[in-house]
Amino acid sequence: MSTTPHPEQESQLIDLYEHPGHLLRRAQQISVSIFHDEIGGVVTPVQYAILRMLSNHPGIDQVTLSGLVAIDTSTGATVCARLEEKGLLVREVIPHNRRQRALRITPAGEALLQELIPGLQRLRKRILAPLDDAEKAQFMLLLDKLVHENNPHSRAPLARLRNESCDED
Amino acid sequence: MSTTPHPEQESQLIDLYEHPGHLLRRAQQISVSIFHDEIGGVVTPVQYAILRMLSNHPGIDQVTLSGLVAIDTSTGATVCARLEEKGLLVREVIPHNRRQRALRITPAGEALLQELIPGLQRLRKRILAPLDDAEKAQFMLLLDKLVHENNPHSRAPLARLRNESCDED
DNA sequence: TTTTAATATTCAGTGCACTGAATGTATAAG
DNA sequence: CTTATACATTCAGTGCACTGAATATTAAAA
Repeated sequence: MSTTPHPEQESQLIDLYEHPGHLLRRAQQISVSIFHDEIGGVVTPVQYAILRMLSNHPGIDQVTLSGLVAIDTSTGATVCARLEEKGLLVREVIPHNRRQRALRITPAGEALLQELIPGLQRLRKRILAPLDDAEKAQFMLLLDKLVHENNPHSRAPLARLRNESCDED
Repeated sequence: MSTTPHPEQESQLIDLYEHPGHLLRRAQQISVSIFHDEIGGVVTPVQYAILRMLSNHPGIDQVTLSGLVAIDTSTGATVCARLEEKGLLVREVIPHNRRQRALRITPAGEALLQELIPGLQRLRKRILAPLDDAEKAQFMLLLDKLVHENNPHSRAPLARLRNESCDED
């Protein structure tokens, strides 16, 4: 800030702290920190997302589930494997299609989802705490717009099911 | 959406897609994807941040640099080691203080920073492309506020230098 | 039917991010 | 001077996320 070795190029350069990518990385970092603070070491954010989505779509395969949560299929497989080790879901081979595995959440998994509800509400509150009500709504709207319209640019885009509602697009 | 196994608890539950944490994870994911698309495989987003910050603060140690970029000191060490392998920075032991290492960007590192300027401008444009000018400004303002005020809650908070300007707070 | 293409999954390898612990060094307190 | 404390760095280990490739199975084309 005091020393500017390249004045003419410096004008084209955006300050690191004002890069959207840098701020998004830090926001996610903070979000994960608060998650672990509120939820504890039971499950991680992505593990929760997988479990939560599986609860609403019992019996689906790993690729479809990864698409619904918007993570890589390779990542999805490892996450599901860990959840299976913890006894929170089961992976059973489909008889008439041995390529894919049908996933099902266990009673322990369902019970965990119920337990986590208060922590998740605190999590949401704490993340958005710096903003007032109008700003919260505005921020979520813009963030959702950003993510939704940039979805195709992601390596692991969100892939909704055919029957799910999708107002615009 | 169609099947609601727990109607009374369901009302307390926020949809996964409306969780700020989930959207922030996806936004960061998209941001990284576009980064690799525009910058190529030369450096990663965090490696760029380290290199860029080091360029403005030559001779600082790893802990201070990690604080400026807001990453864990352990992570910072591994990132710097990789940048040293690529010849983009050097780590020299300080004679009068053998605890810490003074980091310096190499000419190759400086040259790389210059090369990346156009790609980073395209990156910023593409991330914010879904928003109009007013929304871009609003979003960056809210995101910055969110990150700044939640900074203490991060495991790896931003640690600015003493002489750096800091309007509020 | 045989070949081809598409798909689901898994594996090997890299990088970021964190936790917790260990090592060595410097400063402060006794 | 010796002990204690604080600090910088490194290492071992876990998890997410990705790339690229391999394997196996299904479906489609020849």
